[in-house]
Amino acid sequence: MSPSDGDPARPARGRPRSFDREVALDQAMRVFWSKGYAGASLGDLTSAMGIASPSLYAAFGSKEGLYSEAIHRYVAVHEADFWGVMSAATARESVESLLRKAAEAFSTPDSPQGCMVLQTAMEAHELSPELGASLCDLRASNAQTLERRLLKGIEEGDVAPATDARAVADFYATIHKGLSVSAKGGASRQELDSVVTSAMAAWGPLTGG
Amino acid sequence: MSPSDGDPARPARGRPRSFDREVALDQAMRVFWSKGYAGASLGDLTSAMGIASPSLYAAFGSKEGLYSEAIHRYVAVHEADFWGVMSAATARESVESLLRKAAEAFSTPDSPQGCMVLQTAMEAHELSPELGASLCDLRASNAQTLERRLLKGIEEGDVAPATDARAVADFYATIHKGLSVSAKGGASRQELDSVVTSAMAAWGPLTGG
DNA sequence: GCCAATCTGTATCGATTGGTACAGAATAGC
DNA sequence: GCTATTCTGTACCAATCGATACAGATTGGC
Repeated sequence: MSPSDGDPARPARGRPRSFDREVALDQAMRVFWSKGYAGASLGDLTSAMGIASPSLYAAFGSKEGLYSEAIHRYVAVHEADFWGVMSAATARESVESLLRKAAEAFSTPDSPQGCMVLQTAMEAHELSPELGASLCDLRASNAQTLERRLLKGIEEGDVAPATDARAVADFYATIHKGLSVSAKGGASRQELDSVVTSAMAAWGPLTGG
Repeated sequence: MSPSDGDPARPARGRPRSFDREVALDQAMRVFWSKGYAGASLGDLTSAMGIASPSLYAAFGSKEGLYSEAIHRYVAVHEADFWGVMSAATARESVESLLRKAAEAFSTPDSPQGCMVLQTAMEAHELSPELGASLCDLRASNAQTLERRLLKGIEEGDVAPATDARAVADFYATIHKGLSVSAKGGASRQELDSVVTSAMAAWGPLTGG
């Protein structure tokens, strides 16, 4: 592997890179986000990133390497919000805020619609087994985070002790996935928000209130 | 267009087709179902169908034509169940049965996982505008059917008159979408069924019971 | 038997795919 | 200035994509 493959460190000598690696990665992320891995051709990527293919390969190694970095950047950018929401006062507030944030983010016209991670479910068979498994874990992590927040709520007393945290987490994670699909299909923020409101109506019965 | 394009009618003369058009279409449906439109190459399709590409083009016109027929066959095969379920005694029974049937169908190892129609959301940009719009309508039709069933429930008295049928339908349609994504990710029937049970806990609050 | 019609299989088409060879340009160290 | 090193842009690679030309095979009608 060449010393520059994916290495963000500035080398001591040689012609400097003429583009901003993070900006280019952001552009690539948006292309993958809206078209998926297979749907995004190298031509789509290089034109969006403003560079030629040899520069892309020197900086990111391969199309799959670029995709992997784009996904991880997407997660890094959005997990800040995620953890902020999860530290709300009660589990119920955390879950509702998460879904409201998702409804807003999935439907904003400033970026592609839906969740970039959840949309990867269809293309696991086009990727290397390692990256496919990594994406599968990433998709499952939402439910795990929700479950941990619910268990914390039980500890802190704002959720009934008999609550099946796993089942409740799976339920709201399923809503999350459904919101992503609806958004990809063109649903408005109002429509998604209405679904969140409906989903929160289940909170009482589900947590034994 | 040649007289044989997509025409299932047996011509009066000429060498007869050496394969069963419906069987071949079923095989193609399974390939598209598991890999999506772009992910299914002609090689995948012809080898699964057991025919060479000229026979495919003579019988179905084009890859997109074959995909369109495969989707419509999928809908035709599954909508029988769908209508049966929708004619249950109460709206609640109809909705729950629909979701239970979906949970079972999405996770059965006998066929690809998840819903073939709902999985089309990511590939609208690879298809002709007409087929893309047709698939979008197909994806929206679940919510419309649920809404009609709820309105019938209000008429028949098993659903409270003040119920927001549109909102409740959108909620359960979102669960339906989420179940498809979870199944594609490998969720078991038990996991999906658990989510359905959780979702039905919202029925009372949502229908003002 | 013969012709018209239709399907099958091989072999291939041009376009596009992901990926790279190579020459020239730009930098740091000396 | 000179060399080593690294990036850029053109031009190109083999492989694969969806789709087809064509010759041979198989039928019904006459």
